[in-house]
Amino acid sequence: MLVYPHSPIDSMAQLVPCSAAFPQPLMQQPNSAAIQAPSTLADFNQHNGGGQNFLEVPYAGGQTVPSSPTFSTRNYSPPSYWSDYNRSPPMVIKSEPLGCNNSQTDEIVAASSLEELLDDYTFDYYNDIKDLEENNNSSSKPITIKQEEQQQPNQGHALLRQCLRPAADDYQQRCHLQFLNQIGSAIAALPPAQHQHQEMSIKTEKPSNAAYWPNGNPNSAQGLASVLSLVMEQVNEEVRSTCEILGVSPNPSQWSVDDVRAWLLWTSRQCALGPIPLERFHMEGAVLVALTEEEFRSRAPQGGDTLYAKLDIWRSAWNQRSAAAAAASKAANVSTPQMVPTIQVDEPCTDMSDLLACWINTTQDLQQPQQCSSNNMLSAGQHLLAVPSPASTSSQRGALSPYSDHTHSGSEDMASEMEEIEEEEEDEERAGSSASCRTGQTAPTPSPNGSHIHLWQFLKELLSQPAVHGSAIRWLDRQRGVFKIEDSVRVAKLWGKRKNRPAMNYDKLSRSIRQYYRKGIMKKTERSQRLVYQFCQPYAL
DNA sequence: AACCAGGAATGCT
DNA sequence: AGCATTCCTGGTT
Repeated sequence: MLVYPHSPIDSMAQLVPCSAAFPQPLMQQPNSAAIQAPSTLADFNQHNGGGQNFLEVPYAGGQTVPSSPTFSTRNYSPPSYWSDYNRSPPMVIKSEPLGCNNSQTDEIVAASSLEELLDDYTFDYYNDIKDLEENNNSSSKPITIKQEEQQQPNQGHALLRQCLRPAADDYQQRCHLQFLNQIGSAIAALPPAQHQHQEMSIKTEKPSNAAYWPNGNPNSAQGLASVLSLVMEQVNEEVRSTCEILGVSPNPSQWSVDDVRAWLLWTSRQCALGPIPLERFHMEGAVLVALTEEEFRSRAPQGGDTLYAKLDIWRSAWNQRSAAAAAASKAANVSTPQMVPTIQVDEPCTDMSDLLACWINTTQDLQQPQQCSSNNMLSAGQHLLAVPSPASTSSQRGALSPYSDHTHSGSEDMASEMEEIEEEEEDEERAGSSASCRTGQTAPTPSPNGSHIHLWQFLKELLSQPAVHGSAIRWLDRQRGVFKIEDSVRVAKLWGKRKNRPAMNYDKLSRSIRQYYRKGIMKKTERSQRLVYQFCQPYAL
């Protein structure tokens, strides 16, 4: 576990035994030793097997990669990187080195390259390690890495834990000590892959401030659910962002040979797996997903199991998306004309919320653990998928989180999402006018699916997707919770769409925001600026 | 004109 | 009851 000096996490580490907070595998990469970073891209390629099978990205202007003595092997989350309001969302679409033809080399949408992204991560790794080392030397802050390395209470789900880590960190800060134990216990309670039918138990502690919890008391399963759904959201966000970076489909089965290669490279780099014998993975995605874990290991003795686990997460995420899309489609078919469900494509994907529901079921009813006691979370989710029940699924989803109270089409490629957003907006406009005609003087009845989310949660949801909504709303000072609505009309439209309120406008939306002043959810900014608002601290995190 | 601020009534869950 | 919506008046940029 990397404990950051001078951070809230550090102070918590002094209070909570790290093994209780997070099991070791969550924080530690399989190959945890810091390795020498290549100073140039050519070095990197050579370092990883001579270049022909590895990434060859022409660095802008022939520059070399900024030199860093070391970079840690810790997985870095692209979403957290993107959420920095100062940076343009990196959107690298299949540039030439990933196996495309020359005509595609100009398909870089934003001013960033895959290699630049990797280097930014590398730079951050370097700073992390440097800080760590400095504080180790000064011994002013206790670093608990050694202790953690010795304690490995649960080796299963290492990859999933890595994925959960960024969100967990967020909640460490948000909820201080208490939730750390909750998530840590929940993850610790995951049964190892080898142990089937092991019951999970999630220990909870009463939080110090219920206002942190969007869905009520975190001591309840529902409160935990709302938080865990965010964690799952993080997993999906990682998939989504990787799709954008690599320009691959979220469905691994659709990957081409080049897609497979790009994903392997990316994943091996992210997880610091070392050289991957790509020639042994010269196959399409459909073949790749059919490989067993043993085959992965045999083809890539170093990191094959990690790759398999990572791919398993992708596969499960995609299965969840498909199930969500099917459920949404089915719901649309049975709905009345007056109650047209809103199928949203521009909202965060909560595809793995069924996995979460599995956790929640466990906490709510330990008398029926069999539904969730399969050998691991992923298979648990697949188990749920095998029995698709739109009613139960939607009810579970609705209870999980305000972020997951909507349906999701989920069956589209990431590359076409933006187009669909625009199309949906047009549809929304048409639907709005027709709804007005339908309902006459009566205000439209909000869809139950979209009526539970709070405005402040919705705004944070938009803020968490700068790549999609950055032109409409963005952070000005994320730490202090200051954000600006750049396009008031669009934000109001999105809010109206979510709440199925076609008549929503910014005037009404801003009135709702102003209600938050009295409730302590938001506050007026120090310097009054138009369209600039600020979350109060607990809500800003 | 667009936005800000807040009171009041109303509807929904 | 709590929250959001709707409508309103008046002020500010």
